[in-house]
Amino acid sequence: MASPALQPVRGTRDLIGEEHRRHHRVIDTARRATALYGFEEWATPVFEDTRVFARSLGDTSDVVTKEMYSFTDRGGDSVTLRPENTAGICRALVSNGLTQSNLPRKVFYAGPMFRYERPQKGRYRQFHQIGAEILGAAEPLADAEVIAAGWDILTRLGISDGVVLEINTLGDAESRDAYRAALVAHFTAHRDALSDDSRVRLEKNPLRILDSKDEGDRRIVATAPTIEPHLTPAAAAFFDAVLRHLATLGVPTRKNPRIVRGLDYYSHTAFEFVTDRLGAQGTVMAGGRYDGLVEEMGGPPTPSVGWAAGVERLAMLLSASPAAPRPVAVIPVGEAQEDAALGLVQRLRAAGVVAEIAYKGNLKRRMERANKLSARAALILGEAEAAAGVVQLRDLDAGTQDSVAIDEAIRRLSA
RNA sequence: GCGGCCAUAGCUCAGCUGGUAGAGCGCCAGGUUGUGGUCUUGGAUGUCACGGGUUCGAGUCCCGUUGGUCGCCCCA
Repeated sequence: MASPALQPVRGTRDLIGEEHRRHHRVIDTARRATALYGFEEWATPVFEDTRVFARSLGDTSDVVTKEMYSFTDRGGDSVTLRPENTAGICRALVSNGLTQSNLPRKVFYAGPMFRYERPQKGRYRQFHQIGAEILGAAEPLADAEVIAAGWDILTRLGISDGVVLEINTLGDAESRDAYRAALVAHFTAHRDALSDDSRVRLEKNPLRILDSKDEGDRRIVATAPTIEPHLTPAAAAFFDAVLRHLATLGVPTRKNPRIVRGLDYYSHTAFEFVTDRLGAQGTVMAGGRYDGLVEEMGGPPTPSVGWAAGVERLAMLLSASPAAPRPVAVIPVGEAQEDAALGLVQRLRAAGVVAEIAYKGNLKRRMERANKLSARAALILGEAEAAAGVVQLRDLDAGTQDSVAIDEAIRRLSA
């Protein structure tokens, strides 16, 4: 190497081979599962007007205040690499004039997100999320259905038994304001015993204290009021309905009054699918109801609910890594047979068989190549075979070999 | 943004209290000029992350930087 090798930018990584196959398995499974629930896939831009995020996520959230990749483009506009996709989906709903008809809309997405954070296990600066949103549905049936779709994906991925759904309600605006006041009163009374972090939270976002990992904080949290007595009758009924529907759908739930979401746009249902298998990054899929977000984007009131999941985290939970397909290797003996071999390899592909032709070397070289590709079979085509209209069909696992007609070889391999 | 640990061949790692680098795997070639995977023989490969310091001498000790990793914060 003449000059120092270039590294991927901190917090980014290349997805190659097995790693990419795991990601693909997660996304593909999610895509298929959500399609069964009627979700259609959207792709919104990877960067947006900075205001799309600043407005929606909340001015005090860490994501907005210190984790966004924002820059001024050559035209002088402030744009931001999306840190999440819900805001972009809502913006797209409004931009495309879809707020007036055909609601609710069920949207699935998958793609890279960007946050300037210190990388650690299951957390990268460029990471990937899948997500599902139901836009324009105020009914608890919608909450239950998106959550069920998420649970379905975890089940299809074979990782649902290590994951639990923790669920809570943040109530409507009235409930939330009342609860917030009660919490502030409680924590203010214990202000001196709170951690430094939590004293800051008390000013910025008191609900977050419920989430604190500090031991001293946890003692104070243990005696903190819960939201239930502060829920309006309507909000309480809503939560009950969501829980009932989830039970009907067979999604196991665990009520956790300490679940709060980090982004400001949530109300009513808040949930996290968590696991203890990923160290500090236990949340694998999370979301909730965001009834005011579309309005923030300049649309009409459009109650909505959804979730996002980290592809890296789901991929890490996969027990078996998906195997690469095993090709059939077509091997010409000598350059004179290369064109005949090329024709044969293309016929195999047309028949739906994964096929490769070894490019160079003598028979031994090309057989070694076939082995490296972990080919399941080799088709050896030499001068003698060409003259007879046959091919040597070698089973590379069994080590057995037959001389068969070309059509017969293709038939056997595509079976 | 804060803290712990780590950085030696393509990969996984060894290298004692400082004396100028090794293994396994992989790679290349031969044993076998129409047969891989097994076996066997031989071979190549390192600015010991980078920069500075201490020392007669640094992979080894010290400082800084970069990167990785785990945790805090935050979040998927």
